[in-house]
Amino acid sequence: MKLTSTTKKFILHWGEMGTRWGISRSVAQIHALLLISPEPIPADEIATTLEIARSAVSAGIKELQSWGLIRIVHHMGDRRDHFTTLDDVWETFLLILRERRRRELEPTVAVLRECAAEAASTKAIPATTLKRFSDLAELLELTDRWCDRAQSLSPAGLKRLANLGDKVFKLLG
Amino acid sequence: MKLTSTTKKFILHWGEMGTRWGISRSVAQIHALLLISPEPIPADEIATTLEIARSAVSAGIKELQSWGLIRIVHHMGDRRDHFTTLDDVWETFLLILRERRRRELEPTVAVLRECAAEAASTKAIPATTLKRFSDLAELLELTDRWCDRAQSLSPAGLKRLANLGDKVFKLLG
DNA sequence: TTGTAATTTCAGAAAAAACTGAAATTTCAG
DNA sequence: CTGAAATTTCAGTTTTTTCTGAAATTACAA
Repeated sequence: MKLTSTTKKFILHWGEMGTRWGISRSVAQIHALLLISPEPIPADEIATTLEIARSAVSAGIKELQSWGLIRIVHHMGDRRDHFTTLDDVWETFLLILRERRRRELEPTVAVLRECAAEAASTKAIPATTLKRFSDLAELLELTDRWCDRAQSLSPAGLKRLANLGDKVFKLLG
Repeated sequence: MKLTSTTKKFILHWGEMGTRWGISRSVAQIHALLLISPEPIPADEIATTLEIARSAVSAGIKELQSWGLIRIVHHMGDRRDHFTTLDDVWETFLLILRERRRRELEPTVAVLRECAAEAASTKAIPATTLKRFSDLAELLELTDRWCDRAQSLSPAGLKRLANLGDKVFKLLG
C-alpha cells in the first residue's frame, strides 16, 4: 500500500502511542495500517509497506488477533489471508476494554484481595497497609464493574453513553 | 523496609502491571513500595529494599514526580528526602487520568484532526480512510471530554460517581 | 568557608524486547 | 499424492530500554 505523508504520520503516531500503553511499536503500526487501509491487505503487503520482516508481521498479527482486533478475509483466486480491522471503532474500544479487564484488572483485583486478606491475618503488616490494599481493591473493582457493564452495550449504545457525558456528571449536582 | 511475602507479591504484581501499561517495571515497583509503606521512606531505603541501584531510584522518583504521584516529606534531624504517595487512591486515579489525557489523548486527537483535514483535501486518500480518521477523532475526543469532566470532581466525588455505575447505565434504558 | 551527606548525572554495561532470515510446516490447487 | 505458495517457527542478531557505579553537583551543618 502506498503511504502518503498523512497516512505515514498517523501510523507513526499510533505506533508511538502503542509503546506508551504497553503495545510494541510495530504491532501498533500494523494495527494503524489496517485501520486506514480501504480494503483488507495480505501480510506480505503489510511487511513491504511498513518495511519490516514478513515474520514480524506474522507475530504482530497473532498478537492483534489475541486482542480480537483484526479479522481474516479471503479473496477468490488468492490463497493469502487478507487482514482488516472491525469497521466500528466503538466495537474496537469495547474489545480493548474487555481484554484489559480480563488480563490486567481482574488479576490485579484478585491479588489485592489476597493481599488484604493476608494483611488482615498477620500482625507483621500494619493497618495502614491493609487499608491501602482495601482501598486499591475497591477502586479497581469499581472500575472493573464499569468495564463489565460497558460490555453489555452495543457499540452504538456505548457511543450514545459517551455522548451523554454532561448528563452523567450532573447526576452529582 | 522489611518485605513480607504478601507485600512482595503486591510489589511484583504492580511492577508487572506497570510494564503492561507502558511504565517500566522498577518505576512501578517503587510506586508500589511507597503505596504500602506505613510512612515516607528515603531513596536509599527504596534502593536496598528493592535491590536496585541508588541512581535507578533517583530516576524512578523523577519519573513518578512527573506524574505527580509522589510527595517529598522531611523529618527533623534527617537531611534526606523521604517519599510518600498521596493518601487517597482516588486522587491518584485522577492524576493518572490527567497526565494520560495531556500526554497521549490530546496529542492523538490533534494528529487525527490534522489527518482528517489533510485527507479531506486530497484525492490521494480514499473517503473510507477519511471516515476512519474522523471516527477515531470523535471517539478519542469524547473520551477526552469524560476525562476532562472527571478532573473537576473531588476524589470523593469521583468515588461517588464510580459507585453510581448502575444508575448511569440505566440512563440508556 | 569547609567538609560531608545527599542527590543527580552520565557513560558504559546488562538485560529485555523486538526483529531478521532461513528452515520447517501447513495449505491447497492440480 | 505432488509441488508450489503461504505461513509459522526459531535461533541468532540488532535495537531499545533499563540499570549500574563512579564522578560531579548540590545542599547544608558546623
